[in-house]
Amino acid sequence: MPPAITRSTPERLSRPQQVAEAIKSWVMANGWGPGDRLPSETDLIARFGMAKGTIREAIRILEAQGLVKSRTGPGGGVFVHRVSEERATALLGNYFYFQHLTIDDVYQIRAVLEPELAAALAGKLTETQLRALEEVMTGYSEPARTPEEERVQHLASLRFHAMLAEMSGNPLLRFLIRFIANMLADITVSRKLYAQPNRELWESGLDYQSRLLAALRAGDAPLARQILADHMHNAHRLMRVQETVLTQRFLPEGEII
Amino acid sequence: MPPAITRSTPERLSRPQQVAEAIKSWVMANGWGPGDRLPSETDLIARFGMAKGTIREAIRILEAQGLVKSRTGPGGGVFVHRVSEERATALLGNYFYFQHLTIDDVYQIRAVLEPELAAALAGKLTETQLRALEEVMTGYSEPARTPEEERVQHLASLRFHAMLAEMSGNPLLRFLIRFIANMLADITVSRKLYAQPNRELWESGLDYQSRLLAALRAGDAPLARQILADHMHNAHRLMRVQETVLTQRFLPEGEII
DNA sequence: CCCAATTTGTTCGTATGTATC
DNA sequence: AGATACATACGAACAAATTGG
Repeated sequence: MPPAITRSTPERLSRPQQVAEAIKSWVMANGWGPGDRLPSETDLIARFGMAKGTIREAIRILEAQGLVKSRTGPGGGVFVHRVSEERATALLGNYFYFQHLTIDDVYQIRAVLEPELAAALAGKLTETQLRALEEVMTGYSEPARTPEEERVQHLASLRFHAMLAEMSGNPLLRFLIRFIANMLADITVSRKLYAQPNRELWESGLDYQSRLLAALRAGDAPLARQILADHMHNAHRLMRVQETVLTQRFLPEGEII
Repeated sequence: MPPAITRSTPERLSRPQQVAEAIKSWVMANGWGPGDRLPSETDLIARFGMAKGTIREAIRILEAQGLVKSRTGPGGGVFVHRVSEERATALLGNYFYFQHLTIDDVYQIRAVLEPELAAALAGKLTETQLRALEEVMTGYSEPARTPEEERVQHLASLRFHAMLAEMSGNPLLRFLIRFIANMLADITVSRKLYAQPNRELWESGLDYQSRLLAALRAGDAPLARQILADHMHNAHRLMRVQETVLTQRFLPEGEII
């Protein structure tokens, strides 16, 4: 049975919002998880005693939060869904769309998270994983000659960081690093940062990555940390001269590094 | 004019989702910001050539993401809204509800972010801000005698960290620290962590906070960083013995430290 | 390939609630 | 108090998608 809903202006939520919250806590109370099916629309209409439109709006609210997915047809219905990283990234991105973030702000965080990640991974990666990282590196074995090549290389380097994060056993660290990498990638797309090829950035980038891989393979955590700390310092310095304020956009979800 | 919508199975989004995305990019394209009013429901129905229900579901999607708010009555309508920290916290919390986070995971992040924050704030706080922090400290000038007192003190200490974050000029750092503090606060509420009063935690907590305030006042960034690093190490150790896996719940939005 | 059943998706007309003037 | 301009909610009908026979 769904939690009762006080119909007489309980706080200030619209009915669909109340229904959405009620369903949410109902799901939690019953211990339902990803893949489990919610009662059908018709059922919900009956249980909550509300019109179809109201119930549908409630479902849409949950869907927008990434908590459920619905399918039509027999065997269809509304299903509890694990919030995807893409959805979480998009939703959090909406928040920062309205915040005034600077390059300094972002790099202040990167400068502590990335070295921490590197240190945590040292000696923990399989040979397969290390190979995969080397693979990405080959994407910029040549210095960029055009702004477009530069942009592509920068995105590849961000993908390198995202892959590294993917290998972390810490879901929080993983999400944060990937989220930040996505924000930065988004900027290069929308603002054409790096208008001119920057040979210095390329050289330092390639160099640090090979040294990092060596340190990771050797299991030298302090060295891995130091390498990434230096690199972040360098990348920060090089980015700062080009732009100080990040312009953001709404992320339509889906495009993720 | 709103962006045209391809009606014949464009990707796989339901129509309300398409409309929501269309409105979103329409708002961006027009440079609308918080407070600006979207066209009325009737207008949107006409512009998009869709039924009321569809439009309403689209609005609900945007509302769930925290991007718009709607008011009834004359002068009412749907307004662009800056995504609130509460909303962003709740939405991101939904993501981690499905992730398996351990105390170690959370403290790995805290251990680098909190010291960074402290270092950044050293010498930057006004006397008023320092006083406000001292105010919160008085909430635990006495060691807790009951589990309930212990819980309250722990929440007060988390609020101390949240306040500190609030004073940071870095919106990203601010959000992350407050988000994590909220997750931890949520745990003490839902799982009654700290069942037994822990005198050691209290003593070390009170001690580090007064030393931290002194360092902040003196503008000694390295010292502030070190103090918080030590404290995080200590807090981590003390928490680890009590619980290893965090159980989470959906955050109904609103209750934030 | 088509048909039937099931479930969500969409439409429209109408009525109600709410805040402003 | 009443008129107005909005969003909000209801209900019934119809459309589309998916699955299985």
